[in-house]
Amino acid sequence: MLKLHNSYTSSIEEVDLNKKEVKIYLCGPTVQSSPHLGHGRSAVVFDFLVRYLKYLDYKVTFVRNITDIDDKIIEKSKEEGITYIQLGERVTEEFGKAYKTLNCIAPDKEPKATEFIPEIIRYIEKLIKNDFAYLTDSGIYYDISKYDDYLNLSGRTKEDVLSGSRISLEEDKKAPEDFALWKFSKEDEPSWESPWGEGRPGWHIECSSMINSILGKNIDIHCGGNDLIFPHHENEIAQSKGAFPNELFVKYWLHNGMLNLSGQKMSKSEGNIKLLNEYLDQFGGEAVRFFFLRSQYRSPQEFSEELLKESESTLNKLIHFTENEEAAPKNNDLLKIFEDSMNEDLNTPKLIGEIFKIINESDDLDKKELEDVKSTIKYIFKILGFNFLKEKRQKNTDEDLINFFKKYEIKFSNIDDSINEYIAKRENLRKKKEYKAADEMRESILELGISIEDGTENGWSWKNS
RNA sequence: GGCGACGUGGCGGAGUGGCUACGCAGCGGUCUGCAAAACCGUUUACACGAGUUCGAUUCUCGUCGUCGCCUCCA
Repeated sequence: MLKLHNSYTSSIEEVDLNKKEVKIYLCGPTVQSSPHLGHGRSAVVFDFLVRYLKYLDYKVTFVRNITDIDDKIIEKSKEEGITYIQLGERVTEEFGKAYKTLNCIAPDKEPKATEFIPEIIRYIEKLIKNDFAYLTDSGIYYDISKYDDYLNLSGRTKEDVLSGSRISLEEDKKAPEDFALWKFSKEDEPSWESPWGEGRPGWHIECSSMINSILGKNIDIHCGGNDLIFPHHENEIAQSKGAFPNELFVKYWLHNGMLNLSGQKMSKSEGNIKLLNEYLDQFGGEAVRFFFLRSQYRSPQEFSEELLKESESTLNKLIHFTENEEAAPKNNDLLKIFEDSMNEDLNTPKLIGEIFKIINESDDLDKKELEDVKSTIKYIFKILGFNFLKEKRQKNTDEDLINFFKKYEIKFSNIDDSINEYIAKRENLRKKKEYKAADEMRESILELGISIEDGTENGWSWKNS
């Protein structure tokens, strides 16, 4: 029985979902700057969830949005001297590349805020009609005083929120906790026609509106980073309850923990971000994905390059162990371990531990049993989105390679042939017991990031650093 | 200040009222011309104080500390 932590009740609940239709919405990025590792974590851990639900035979409809209009995007694009569209497209592309490299299942729909302006306007009209919103000189605002259950998700009171220091009183809102649904545009700002005047949507309205337009009034699971609980998700709830007072809106709220750097949250405002695509280039998607598997999704997770290297080593051990076996569900004990761990609010670190315990105990198994263990482990990781392929990362230009091999009188055509020829030359030296020259060749090719290993099957591999 | 989470070996990270994961690193070994890889073996822990209990790392209370949110955030 799958159990998940529901932020709304602050407890782990047995999920009760219709197998034929599970609607999941994940708050995706605001495309103002390049993805950092924290974005990667959110995408990957909820990809584990989607894949696991599919494994359990749930029919999942998965939506992940892109917020492509917002104050920060406007600000940032002005700084760079490009349009908000250009900035948004560039960053969206970077996110897309990262999702793909991390092997995250593509969402069934990936809506952008700017593609849903008419729907957003209709949603605001509904809120006005239901008397949850009001018009001022600067825009349309949500009237929090009309919604009694505000802040149930974060477990705060309005007084708590008001004591916060960053609250802005300068706008012409009725109450400081009211938030913008529609902002009238200033000069040189992107804007859309609306019944109330030219402007753009507020930050929270696009999620409520897109969920409603694509998935309907109610969804099963709403996910996002735990830094979105307040105000973003509180405001989404307020909007949805204002527009559809008799609907539940979201059955289970799931929030992932933040990624820390030296104990501090990684975020744009802290300026301690590590760019996702840099690490994906360096370590490959599988190692980064495995890094996220090592921590339970709700816990804060410590990041460092060392830990990423560690993940790579551990992953390689698994790849090596299951090498030459096809992924297949053959060992029921392992499948039970898998399901039991995942059912416990996606306890992926426990799963890894249990799998290694089995590996360590696999000495006494006979050949068939061992093969079954290997295929089942490979199968489990396949479900979790791992392909267990040895990744080859080439970071050298052809010119580097041509020049390098020229020194050894090898014509460079492709990397595999050239290295094989190189290794053959070196083997010759070793046969003649000219070890000094052979060792030099092994040393020398390290500059290409290639290490030669005697006595292993492939004989060579790419190194990271 | 308010609300919440947490404190486990060198690092990361599970879990449990008694049998004390797991990974990485370290150390010792096998193999090797050497090195690497691989494989085998192995050291180190439950923030502090009190209580409950036959027994507490696990439950309760207190202390200290860390982190997150408090209208930018995944």
